[in-house]
Amino acid sequence: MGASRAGRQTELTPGAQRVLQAASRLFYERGIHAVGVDLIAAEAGVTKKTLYDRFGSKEQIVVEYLSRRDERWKEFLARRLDAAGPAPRERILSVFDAAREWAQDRSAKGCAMVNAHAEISDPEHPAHPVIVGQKQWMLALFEDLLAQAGAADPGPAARTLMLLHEGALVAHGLDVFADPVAHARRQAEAVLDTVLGPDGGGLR
Amino acid sequence: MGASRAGRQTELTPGAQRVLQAASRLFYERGIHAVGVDLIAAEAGVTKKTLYDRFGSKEQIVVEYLSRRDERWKEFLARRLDAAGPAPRERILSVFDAAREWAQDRSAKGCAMVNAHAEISDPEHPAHPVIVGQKQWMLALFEDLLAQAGAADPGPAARTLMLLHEGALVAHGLDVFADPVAHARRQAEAVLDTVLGPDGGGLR
DNA sequence: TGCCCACTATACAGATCGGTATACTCAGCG
DNA sequence: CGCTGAGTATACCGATCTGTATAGTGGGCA
Repeated sequence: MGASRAGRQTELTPGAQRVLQAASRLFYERGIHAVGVDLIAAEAGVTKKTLYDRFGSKEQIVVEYLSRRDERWKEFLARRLDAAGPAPRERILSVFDAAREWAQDRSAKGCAMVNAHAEISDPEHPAHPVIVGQKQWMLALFEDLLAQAGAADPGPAARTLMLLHEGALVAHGLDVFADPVAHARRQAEAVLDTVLGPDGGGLR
Repeated sequence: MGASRAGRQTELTPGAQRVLQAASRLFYERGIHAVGVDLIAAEAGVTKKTLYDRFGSKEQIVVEYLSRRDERWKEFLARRLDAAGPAPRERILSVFDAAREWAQDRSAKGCAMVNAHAEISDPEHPAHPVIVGQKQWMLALFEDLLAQAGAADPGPAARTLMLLHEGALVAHGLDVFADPVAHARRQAEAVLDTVLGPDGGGLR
């Protein structure tokens, strides 16, 4: 049910949209605990009454923030995978291309899920499955893509791609060296060369 | 100058040591912003007066927490590097062995520096150089070790080892799959095979 | 003996936290 | 006209935040 790509955004009242937009920016830039609901309401041009009428609690805003960010990343990635064409090797590398662009203009401070996990200790927190779920989804995606590329045992290679991907996001967030996601993509190529053969999956 | 491995810990009064110990545990397990000074003092069996007499501010406790953790990791790593012997290849791999043990019994929630960075937005925060400094130190360490192993161009390989290392810590903290640091070590071996040759650096 | 240091106990200040309450405006719509 | 949904403005709740103040205890040391 619903307008697929338009998403649930349109279900929100204008004020609620501004609340979520402001909260998402503030949570990512300053951290979840460092941002109070008064600031969110002020930045959204909304009173706390409206904020609580729409979301009920700060915790729920956090869940919406992470869920929607997860959703937007998956949609962004899906478009890039479509654009990459059918060649399995290129599809895998397009994940890193997508991550690079995403990191450059939406993730200057690293992965929002990893950062949120640093602040949410309680595994019972409703945001916890969203965070862990995205990482497991990414691992499963790498496994699927590798299997489609003809890898005999996609598990280990998928885990390697996972490490390169996560490591690159951290290095990008802390600005350890220039363009770490591009470096991760080059290493992913080497992994694919080993697993699939130098032209495996690509031109077969 | 001073008692090298004994560290600055002995310079602290008994109460101050307990404060720092309690704060370090709480900051790591629950996050920095989620922990107040009242809780720290209570857990340390100390009054807030003592806490402020010794440290002056919560911010300073945060700086001490990260600095000392950084210091302990470097000391731990130095001992593992010594124990690894002179063979450059084994020395590089011993970094991952050290990281594995460190992660298993002191970093169940991922890298403390990365987690702290998620909460500290201000680059002017006195803890910021400690965080970024450790990552740059690790990158420089990989470069040094690779150069000692005879790598012609240690830069790119060092960055790859960095991505594997950071990615493994994240995967470990989020429990994405089992024993990611061991997996990172195996991939590091493959990197060394490529850069140094299958027995390069090791037996020469 | 007398001093100093580390520490305890208690209370409080000023600000901010998440969350709630009352009362009002205003546009769209049947 | 009158209703409803969305939002505004303001005031308040109890709790907690960082940080400070006053007063007192007890051991080591010269």
